[in-house]
Parts: sequence; structure tokens; C-alpha cells
Amino acid sequence: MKELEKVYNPKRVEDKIYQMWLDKKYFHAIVDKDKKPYTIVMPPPNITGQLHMGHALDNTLQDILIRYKRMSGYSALWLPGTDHASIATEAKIVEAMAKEGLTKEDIGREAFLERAWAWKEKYAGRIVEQLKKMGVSCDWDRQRFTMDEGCSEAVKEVFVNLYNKGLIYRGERLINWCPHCLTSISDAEVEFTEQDGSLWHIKYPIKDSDEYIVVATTRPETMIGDSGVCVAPDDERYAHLVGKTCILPLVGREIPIFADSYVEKEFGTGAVKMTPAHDPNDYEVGERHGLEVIKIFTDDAHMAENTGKYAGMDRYEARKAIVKDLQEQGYLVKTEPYKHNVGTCYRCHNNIEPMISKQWFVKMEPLAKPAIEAVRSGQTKFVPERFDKIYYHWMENIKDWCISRQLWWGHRIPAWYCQDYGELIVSKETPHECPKCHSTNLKQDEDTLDTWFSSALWPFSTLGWPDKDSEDLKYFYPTSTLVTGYDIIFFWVARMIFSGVEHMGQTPFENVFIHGIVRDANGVKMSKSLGNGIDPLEVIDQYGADALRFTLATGSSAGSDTRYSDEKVKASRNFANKLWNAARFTLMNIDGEIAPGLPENLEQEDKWIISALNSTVKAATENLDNFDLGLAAQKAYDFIWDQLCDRYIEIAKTRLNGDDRQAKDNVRRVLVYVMSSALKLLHPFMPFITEEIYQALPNNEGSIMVSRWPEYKEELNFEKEENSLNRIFALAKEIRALRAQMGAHPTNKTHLIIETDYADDFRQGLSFVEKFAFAKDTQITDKFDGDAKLYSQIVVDGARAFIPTGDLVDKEKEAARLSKELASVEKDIQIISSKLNNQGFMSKAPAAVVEGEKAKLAAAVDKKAKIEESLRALK
RNA sequence: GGGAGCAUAGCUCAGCUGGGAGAGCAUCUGCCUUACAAGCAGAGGGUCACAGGUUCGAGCCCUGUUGUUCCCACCA
Repeated sequence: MKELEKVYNPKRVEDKIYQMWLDKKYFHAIVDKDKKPYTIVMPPPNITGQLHMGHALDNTLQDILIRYKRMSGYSALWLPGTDHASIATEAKIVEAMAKEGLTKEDIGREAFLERAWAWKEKYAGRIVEQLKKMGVSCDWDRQRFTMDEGCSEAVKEVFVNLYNKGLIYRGERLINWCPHCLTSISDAEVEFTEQDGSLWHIKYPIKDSDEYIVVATTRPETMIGDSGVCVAPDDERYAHLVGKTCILPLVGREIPIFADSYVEKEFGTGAVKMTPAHDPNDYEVGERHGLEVIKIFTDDAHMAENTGKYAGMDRYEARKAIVKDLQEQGYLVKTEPYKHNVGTCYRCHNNIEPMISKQWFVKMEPLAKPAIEAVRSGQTKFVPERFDKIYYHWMENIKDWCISRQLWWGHRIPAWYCQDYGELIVSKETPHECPKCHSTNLKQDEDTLDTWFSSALWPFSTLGWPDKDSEDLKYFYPTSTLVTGYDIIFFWVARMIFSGVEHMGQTPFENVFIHGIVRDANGVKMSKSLGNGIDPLEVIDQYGADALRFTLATGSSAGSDTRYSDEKVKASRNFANKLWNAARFTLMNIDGEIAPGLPENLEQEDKWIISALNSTVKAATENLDNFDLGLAAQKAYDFIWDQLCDRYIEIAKTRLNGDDRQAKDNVRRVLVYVMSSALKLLHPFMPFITEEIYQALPNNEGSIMVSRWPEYKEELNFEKEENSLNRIFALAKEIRALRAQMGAHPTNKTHLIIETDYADDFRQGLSFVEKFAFAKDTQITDKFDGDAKLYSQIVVDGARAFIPTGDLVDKEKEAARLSKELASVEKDIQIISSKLNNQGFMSKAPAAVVEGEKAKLAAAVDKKAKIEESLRALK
């Protein structure tokens, strides 16, 4: 006999088991031609990151899938890694240096990178250790980093390939500039937020005239860089001014007035000042009309030297100063409050500044087309499906991707400039001389690449690409499922798809399983600034990793957000404890060896539980295959708690406490069989506790995580036994309800007579009828022949129970109860009859449904008669 | 401006291809029944947002309305 602690203690179990799994190399996937591969690449967490609920959810879902597939006989690879997160990491390091009074420029690029690598060494480990606490079964031997040698090789290969195909180019464009991070960012990295602002109406005098034109703007400070005023072509108010010149107030520059359909007459004054260097729309219009591009901001969003008296001012200081000057000089017509959307940096949330700048871009259209086709043709499927629309919309309207960043931490752009004649050399290897002029005076481009440029290659760069002979790549690519949040479909998923299609000729994954975000108990998004985040590690410390995982898995469904609350985790923890005690019971009742597998002779109740297990296996497996992970978990939960614990274990006690050695042995074998299978079903969700219990059970297959997933078997369906047991449970339930109403104490056992057409079934289950109904001296008969007046009566489908009123006496309550039952059954009869009398129903409903209704009616009529009889007896 | 999701018990959410509404938590009652009080037994509680439509039959399908959340676009 083996003793377990009375309460499950995850802390004692989790680390020990995780280490065992590591030692046994169970997470390590091998290229096995006899098995089918199943591959997941982990969305690499940032090295700046700490484990948060988003990671917890994402990794729980991945671990559930990979464990399920591993147990189902796949060579299951879950490939982990971390992301260098250039902009976020660089910001952290700059911040840390600032505390020492240092800047990047003070220490130089090389020393800075040394610090960055040191940071990586320290913190990449931290997030990995935190992930392990979740119980993730990823192949740590294959762990990768976006800036490791292989991934860097892939980045260079891709850059050079795309450049040679003309899909990467360098040019001056209007880009999003973050004055705080001091780098360009891509369109996807701009977040628009609504801000309170003003719409200033400003007079621009017409040259050689007393007239003026009034423009409306939200950004008066940019007027210093204005190079035109634009009106709608069909605007009669301004038709006479088109082609004329106006004079820029405060500056005195002469700028043209022209027409373009971009302008809408109805908005503002119908006249728009044009600042091509600092507004994306103005830039486009400016291109069409050959406007001068005058850059007036410095990189940190101060007024540049060419802005005269405003030079050196911050952009918002300058705004105040300029508005004041305009007002004093009589150019300001009016100011109205105006709410508008302003682009902010997704990292630091400062207002971005559109700027004209020379950057590197990926030409997107040729890449997007086949990537759209990959999803349209079903090579990659989104789960849930509706996310494909979001994907299409983005891909179809995609603009070129600005990939260069003015940062040091990242993949340096593999481009060199000949300092003598300006020749551009793009190459994987560092060139020694200029191919044109043989000068050795070469300088590498200072910029690095967008972090997402390397993440985009993750599904194949981690498997050995660009080495096309890599065994891993051949076997594990394309990967099976990508699990990620809807918030990075654009940043990451879309870019992986077009990269996979372009460089591998094959989409990177069969399925993209999308989940939502974890919100707090009030439905508010968890965030650092709000301080409403919950630390998964603290939750694990308090309730155990299994409880957290189970909560996240059952609480979330594909594509939807989920709310975290302590109560939910507590409920999961209670479930773990329930399971633990079921195991404790099982082990307490086993001493010595027991034979493996199921016994020859199965009792009615054995068949019932086996059959119920069998159905659960089937349903839960289907759920897992459909990515309904929460449903699968719920089914395992219901089976374990309601069927196994509340019923079968109670039933099993009869034989376990009896004297029949053979019966005892049989029930033990069934118990162990059912318990083992249930543990397996639950293992992907609660890996630690299931492993701990499984290993304590006799005849186990070693570790549960490499055991065989339970299979549905037709020969284990026992419909008859399920029906008869369900009848027994129903009757016992009614009796318990009656007893509760009468306030009968469990030790107050009652005499019981059961009148039923299923007498044999009830006789077989006699011991647990008595157990569940708190009865003794039970008689089973097909015809009751006592004096009904002396009994309380309980009626269910197919059976009637009689309990001497001496035991339970309140006749009035009983009459009320029976009357209520009668009313309910009468209502049933009425509804069913009206259906059966409905011509349409009879002629159009499927035969099986009609038969079902008829059977229901017969049962209800029978029940009604019995209740009426019982009521008469009461009087 | 365009698009998507959601609306079911007090709360959080299930509800498969249409066949008489479920769970957990919370509430109330009674139980320390030798696996488990992190438990057991019982009870109450829902016009399935609203209005139409399709159907023999609608929580589920269709249309519209309202509320709510989110995504995209960015009219200066």
C-alpha cells in the first residue's frame, strides 16, 4: 500500500518532475521516418521580457497540443527560442547606461554591443527558466535566438536574395520616426490614439493682393516647412486663386496655391497647407506637384536650424510660440477644439513624427500575392477561420515595409558603401574591395534591421535554413501549428507566411491557432502602466502550474479574450486536489501486485464506467483535433469528478470492502485502468499531477508523457449497462432529494421497496442503490403489493420507490412535492402530445425524432399514473 | 468611413451539423458519511439583448435594431 499526502502539494512535485523529464530527454524530438512529424515553433519571447499571462496562455496551449500529439505517436517537436527585440532591448540598455551618466555615443558601437550581449546572456535565461515553471515540454536542445549564428546567416541570405531580385531597395521616403527611440519604425508599429487638439485657422496672404487664403491645421508648427497650399479642383471659392502665390506668414517664403482632388471642400476651410517633409498625405500630393520638401525637425523632434528664431525649440514649445506670433501679427483667424487621431510609437507611446528619410524597404506587392494565395488555397488555415479576412485585408492593402532601424542592437544591414565613388555593395560576406574601383575604403551601412525581419524567418531559420540539406528542415518543415495571439497577426504571422512562401516555396504552417489576450477580472487588458497585471509565477507558487494551465485552457476559446480571476484558479486547484484524493483512494486499496488490463468478468457498474470513459475519450479527442482545447479539458473534468469520483469510486467500495478476493481484484483492475486512462486524457492540461499519480499506479508504462493516448474502442460501448445504471442513479437522486427535504440524517437509513420492470438490473446494483439512497433491507419487486398509504413514494422513469412513512413523515410536504411533479409531467405530456398531433411534425420530422417523442410520451404517461396513485395513497 | 466579435442564471462562460437550456463560482438548507470540508447531499435562480423572417420545430439559420468590445483607414 502506498500513502499519498492528504492534500496535493504542487511545490513538492513540479520541479522534481520537470527535472525528471529533462533527464530522460522526453522533450527531445528526433527525425524518425517511422513516425509522422508534428512541429510547433514557439513565438520567441523578448529577452527583455518577464513571463506574463499572455506567455502563460500561449505556451499552455502549445504544450497541450504538443503533448497530445506526442502521446498520439507523432515525432513532436516544439522548438523554443528567444527574440533579440532590438528596439525594446536597446531602450533598456540605454536607460541603464543613463543611470551611469553614459550615452551610446560615449561608449561607441562595439562597447554598446558588448553590453547588449551581456544583457542577453543574463535575461534570455530568465524568461526561459520562467517558462519551464509552466511545465512546457519544448526541445531545449534546439533552443534558438534570433541573433545566433544560424538565424543571422538566414537573415543575410534573405536580405541578399531579396536585394538581388529587386525586392529590397534603399530610398528617400516619408517614414514614421520615433523621436524618443530615435529610429524609424514601420507602419505596423504605429498606434493611433485619439488626442485632444485644436484646429487653427491661419491666414496666408496672397502675393501682390490684399486677399488672403485661410488654411486649417492641427499642426501649426509645421508651417515653417510648408511649400504650398492645396484646394479642391472644383471649389469655386478658391478657383481664382489657383496658380497664384501666397506668402507664408512668419517666414515670408512664397509658395504656390494649386488644386488636387486629395482636398475635401467641406472639411476645415477647404484649403490645406502642404508640408511634404512631415505629413504622409502632403508628401504624396507633393510628389504629384513637384513641391519642395523642407525638413524642419531634428531627429529628437526639435526645430531644426533652418527654422530661424524657433530653432532648438521642442515641437510643442514651437507650436505655442508660433501660434502666439501668428496671433500677435494678426494671422490667426480662429482656434477650435478638435479631437483627432495621432500616431504613436507602439514601444514608447510617444507621438511619432512623420519625416522624410533615406531608408531600406521591402517591396511588398510581389511577396504579398502568393502569400494571399497560400491562405486562399487552404495551405494555411486560420483557426478560427474569420481571421483570414483580417489577413487578406492587410495583405491586399500592404505598403512597402521600412526595414532599416537607426539602432545598434540587431542584424546589421549587409550593405557597404565605397567611400571613393559611392558604389553600393550588398553581400553576405564582408567585401574587401569595391568591385568597380577596387578601393578598399568601404564602410558598412550603420543601420540594423527591424526585429520582425528576423522573426519572419523563424519557422525555417530555426530548422537549419539556409542549409537546404538540413535533416531537421526536411523532416519538420512546414510546421504543423502556429499558436499565437491575434495582436501579432500583422507583425509576425503575415510576414512569416510570405517569407516561407518566398524562400522555402512552401507556407510555414498548416494551421494558425489564434487566441486572444488575458484580461483581468474586470475585463481590462493587463498592462504594466495600469499595474493590473498578475504574475503567473506567483499564481504557480500559490496554486500550482497545473491549476493555472487548466484555468487558462478551459477559460479560453479560439480567437477570444479571456478573463483571469483567482476564483477560477482556485476551482482548478480544487479539481487537482479532487483527482489527487481519488488517486489516494485507489492506492490505499491496492496492496501488492495486480494483473494488468481489464478483468474477464465485468460487473454492470464496471461496464458503465468503461463505457462512459470510452465516450469521453472519443469526444475529447475530437475536441483536441478541432482545437477546442477548453471543451476537451471540460470533458476530462466532468468525467473524473462526476462519473469516476462521485459514482464509480463509491460503487467500488462495495467490492473493495467485501471478502471476495476475486471481486476485489477485479474492481482494482478496473479502477486502475479507468484512472490511468483518465490521467492520460488530462495530462496535456495538467502535466505535473497526472505524472506524479500515474507513476504511483501499478502497471504503468513509465512516464505518462510518453505513454499512448487512449483510443476509442467500439467493443467498450455498453449501452445496456449505461441505461440501467442511469436509471438507478436517477432513482437514488430523487430519494436523496426527498430525504434532504425531510431533513433526514445520512445515518438514518430507511427501508426501501422498489417496484420496477427492470428488477434484475436493480438487483445487480442493489448494494449501491442502498448506498446512494441511504437505504437498508431493500426489496425489489415487479409489483408492489403493500398498503400504499403507509409509504412515501418516488417515481422515476421505469421505477417507483416506496419508503415507509414511519421513516419520513411529513405528508403535506410530500403531497406538495408530488403535486409539483404531477404538474410538471402533465405539462410534458401536453407538449409532447401537441407535437405528435401536429401534421407537419409527423410528416416532416425524421422518423427517429418521432419515435423518440413517442417513447417520451409513453414514459410520461406511465409516470403520471404512478404519481396519481401515490397521491391517492397519501390521502 | 470600412470590417469583425460579443450580448445565455447574480458573476465568468459552455452550448457540436436546428429536436423541450448547462457548468463553475456566488447564494440558501443540511451534513466533519474513515479518498477528498480544496469535500458531500439538496434547493432557488434564465422572455437565451430587441423586432421580424425561414422551419413541423430557432439559443443555434436569415434580415434589421440597440448596446458593447476590437481591428483597419487617418480629413489637413
